[in-house]
Amino acid sequence: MENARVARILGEIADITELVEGNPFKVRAYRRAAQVVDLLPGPVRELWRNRQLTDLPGIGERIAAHIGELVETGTCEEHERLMALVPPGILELLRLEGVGPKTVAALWHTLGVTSVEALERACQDGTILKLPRMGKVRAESIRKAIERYRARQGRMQLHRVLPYAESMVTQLREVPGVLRAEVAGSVRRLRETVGDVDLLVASRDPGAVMKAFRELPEVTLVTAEGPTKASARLSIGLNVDLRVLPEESFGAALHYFTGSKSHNIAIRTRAVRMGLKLSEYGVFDRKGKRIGGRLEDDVFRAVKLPFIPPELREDTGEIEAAEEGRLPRLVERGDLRGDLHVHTKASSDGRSSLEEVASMARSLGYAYVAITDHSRSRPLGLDETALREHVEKVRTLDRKLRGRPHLLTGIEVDILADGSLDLPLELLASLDCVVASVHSHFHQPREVMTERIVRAMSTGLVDILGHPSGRQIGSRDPYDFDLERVLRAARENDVAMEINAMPDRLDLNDRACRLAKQHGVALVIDSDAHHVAHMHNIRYGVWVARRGWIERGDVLNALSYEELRERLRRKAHRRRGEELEPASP
DNA sequence: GCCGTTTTCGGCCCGACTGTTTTCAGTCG
Repeated sequence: MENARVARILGEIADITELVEGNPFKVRAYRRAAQVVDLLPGPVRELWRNRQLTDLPGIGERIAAHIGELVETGTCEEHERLMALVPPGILELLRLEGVGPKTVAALWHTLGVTSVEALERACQDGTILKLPRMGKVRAESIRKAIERYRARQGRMQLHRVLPYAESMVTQLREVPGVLRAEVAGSVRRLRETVGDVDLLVASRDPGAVMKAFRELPEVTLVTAEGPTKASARLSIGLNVDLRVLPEESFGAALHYFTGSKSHNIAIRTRAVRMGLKLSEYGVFDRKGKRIGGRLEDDVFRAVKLPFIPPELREDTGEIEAAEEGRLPRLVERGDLRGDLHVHTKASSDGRSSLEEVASMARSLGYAYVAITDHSRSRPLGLDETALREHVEKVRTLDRKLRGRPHLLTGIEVDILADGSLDLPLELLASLDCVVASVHSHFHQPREVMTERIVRAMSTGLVDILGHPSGRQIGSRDPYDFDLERVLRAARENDVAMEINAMPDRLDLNDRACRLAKQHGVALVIDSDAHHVAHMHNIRYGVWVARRGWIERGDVLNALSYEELRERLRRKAHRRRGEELEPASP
């Protein structure tokens, strides 16, 4: 969470510098640094203490010193100095659509308007019209921007937005003259939340596309429209931006509008260094002659890089990796051979039967599925006796199924407040797969929570740490713990980190996945299904993994059944402290 | 403020749309 705070403060330095008309390149430098910090996979504090901050692109001596100050003291002199220059609350004005630094500066200096409320009054009583280049139309659009600003709840989760985006693209593909239509932007990059939808169309008849766009059922209000570009408000409350281009530009445009912005800047800068010019219309040589742009790959070829998957385009090392031929081969849904965290009716909140789970696993093409119901501390969770009976049922059905699919016995055992596990260790040792999770006492101090999790893993009985951060998107923050310490313990104890694919969890998140991989910790992509329908959610977990640079070889449930059994068998032997015979050839 | 395949100084990605103007500043992505 500290990274987010540091990023916010660097962003505020940029905002204020811009407001007081400082060097625009300095503004950009702080913006870029803020983004770099925000996207770091690990704690910025660590990099500071190891004197590695200036290794990051966009962070030099000055900004590194500011970050160090923030990390060590919680504040930063440069930030405080700048904050004293502007009235409190004025930065909020910059969050309004259509209101930028010039307008805010004019509002402040000419009218003394320094808050959203004051701006709203100025719009209503007309005093805002005294500003240069300010007419009734702009005043009204600002008033509406204030309304939207108050109404919007920020970004929206990808899985809620994607169906709308795909529906619009499908309809636009039917418009006469349309050759290609794709979703771009953060939706294509599969970010966990998105702030708007970007649509891209190649067409011989842009006018027909614009007309069709206005009439889409998902569109409620067109807010801007030109011959090739339009913006609108969607019924779900997000904005959608549309661009129409000729077919020979579609690849270059798809790259450009997929972003991220910082990735684009890095690629364009690279193109400039190679004597090329890159825009959404194509790749051009020194004489302005087009040398590519029909295909997205034209862009990468022009700057002498292999194709970089959209999920990686955040300018967090993907360009360097591409250059050195070490881009990951990202895990795909089809790589998964099973699900290791599924609930049934046997405990508390599960709603599907064992047979239904097995049947769904088979239809998803899985070789195996682990039955992991809740332990006794959850309401209606399994106690020792109930678990033994349940395990017998699982084994009986497993024999009957003859590997279609294989059923693994398991449990999602609570990690109690003191770090002990919620069932006797010898019983846990008899199971195929133990998921351990924190479900209570979320507000323990950082050190207590960290030790609690580490202690649970140190039993040697835990195969998977379930939803490791405990966050629920939009409702519960992650609990405070030292992820790096937990990852080190996970590596020592051979515990896999879960990527919980429930759309409200997505836990671990993409950055933490990448950090886990760097620590040599395995990941497992689980549905945590409480109903068989939830087992389809696994794709959301795959998206997170891909954004976290995860490859098939990093994922426990990409192993075949035989490989998984071997892996769990080795661990089971270590649990009992036995020497393991070398596997027979 | 950052950075270096021509550079330790002098550059810094590129273009569309809007509302205001009579040629463009501001904002956005």
